[in-house]
Amino acid sequence: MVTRRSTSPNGPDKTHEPGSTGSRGATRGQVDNAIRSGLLTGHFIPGKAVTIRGLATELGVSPMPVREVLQRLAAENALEVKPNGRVQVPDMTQLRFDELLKARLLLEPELAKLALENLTSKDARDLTRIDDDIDVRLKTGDAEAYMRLNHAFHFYIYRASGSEVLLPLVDSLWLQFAPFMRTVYGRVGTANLEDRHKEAIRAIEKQDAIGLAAAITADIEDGMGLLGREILAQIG
Amino acid sequence: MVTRRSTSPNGPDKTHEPGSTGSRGATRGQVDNAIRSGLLTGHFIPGKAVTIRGLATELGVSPMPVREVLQRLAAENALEVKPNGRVQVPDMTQLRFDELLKARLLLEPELAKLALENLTSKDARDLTRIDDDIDVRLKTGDAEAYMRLNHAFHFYIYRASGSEVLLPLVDSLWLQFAPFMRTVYGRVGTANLEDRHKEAIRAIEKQDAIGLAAAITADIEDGMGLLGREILAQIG
DNA sequence: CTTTCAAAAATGTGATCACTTTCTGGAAAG
DNA sequence: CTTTCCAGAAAGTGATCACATTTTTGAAAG
Repeated sequence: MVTRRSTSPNGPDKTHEPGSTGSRGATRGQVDNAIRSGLLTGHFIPGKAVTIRGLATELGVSPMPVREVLQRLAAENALEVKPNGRVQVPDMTQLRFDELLKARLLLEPELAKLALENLTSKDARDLTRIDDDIDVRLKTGDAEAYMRLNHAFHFYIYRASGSEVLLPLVDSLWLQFAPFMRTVYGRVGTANLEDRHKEAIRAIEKQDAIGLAAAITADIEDGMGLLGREILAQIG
Repeated sequence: MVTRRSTSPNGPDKTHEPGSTGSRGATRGQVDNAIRSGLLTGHFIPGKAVTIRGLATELGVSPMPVREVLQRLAAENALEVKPNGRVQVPDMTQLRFDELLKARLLLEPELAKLALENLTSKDARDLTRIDDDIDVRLKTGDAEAYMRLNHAFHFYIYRASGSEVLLPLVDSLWLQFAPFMRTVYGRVGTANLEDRHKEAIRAIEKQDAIGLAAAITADIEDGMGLLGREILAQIG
């Protein structure tokens, strides 16, 4: 009455690895982080198919946790389940882009204002450190590192809000436009990117809610503006 | 609540039921609809545990599609996966409630404005029919039917927007507050509920974007106001 | 009657299987 | 050279299994 385990040359490791990593759903959490960060840093290209077995092999786990994570990400509209069951990174369209911009502009400044009272001068210093790193990566043209750090910068602020509703919504929005962002940077580079991070940091130091919201708004408009100018070329 | 296959004493039916219902993922879709509408009509009580095997048995399917749907709904924050892996309907808190109200006020009027240009006088008639039905249910105190119809009314409008980004976000918000809504109606009844549906219909007939947004805003504030007054009693 | 604690039941998780559908590649026909 | 079509490969889906953990139960002890 013994099921054969770990007989195949490669494939998932032994059993549940009882106390290896830790608590319940550890494998799923690991898979979730891997795919999420892959989306946010542009490892997945819009239109590219994402297969359960492929990812499972790549991550060294069984198809099960991958299936569940893919369903989760599809529920957040970070992935798209096509009628034939195939999963892929959604293609960007003008409609989707316009809506993503609108939703970001509605939610993110509000989230930043909620976060402001929880942000201290220490946080401003942390953010400055991240922003300095961003400037370096922009100059060296490291698009992947830039995307990761830009995400870290924004969500350092948003997370401080302690939000349980708005934050997940914004999370979903970033997962949706990030893959497209990456294709644009691959085309036009990162050299002439400008952000309003320093204005945001200054507003945090002064506890200036209006100023912070304005900085975030401008940052979104600038950043998405670059994407917007390229979207027609990409599609048309 | 849900159709039971009732072929064998227990356990799901044999194989995939090849051409029975139709296309790919049919069972998952059925489970998804069942649980979603259950949440929206208040069949699930906040704090109540939701078990995979329990739902699977109740719906007459194997645990697999239920697992995936529960993960989806957890990703939309309609359900909560606790550290021990158990899944439950999240409890309402003051923080969550305030954020849900804020998010609804930010997104839904905007969504209604997007939809306006696609709404015709025929749609106004359809909405009137739904609203008349709502009035009846409010008088008879049928909370479940009210919730279903109120959802139908709002999303009849929102769906007309053709939105692919804002609409799913609002979907998630409704899934989050609906279960709590139900518990409040069970406590205070539905008799003294007032909505701004007729104002919204009038604005649609006149193609008045400002008026429609104002009606939706007022409708949300009125409806959530009733919930808000009860939330402290429920929690404190 | 309350508390303690061990046995039993229930639950989530990861893996694997069987089956159907879908996609891919290449040979054959035009 | 292009198109058609079929066989093999690949992929998603639902079901089932084995296992660790958690929860519940129920009896014994205080």
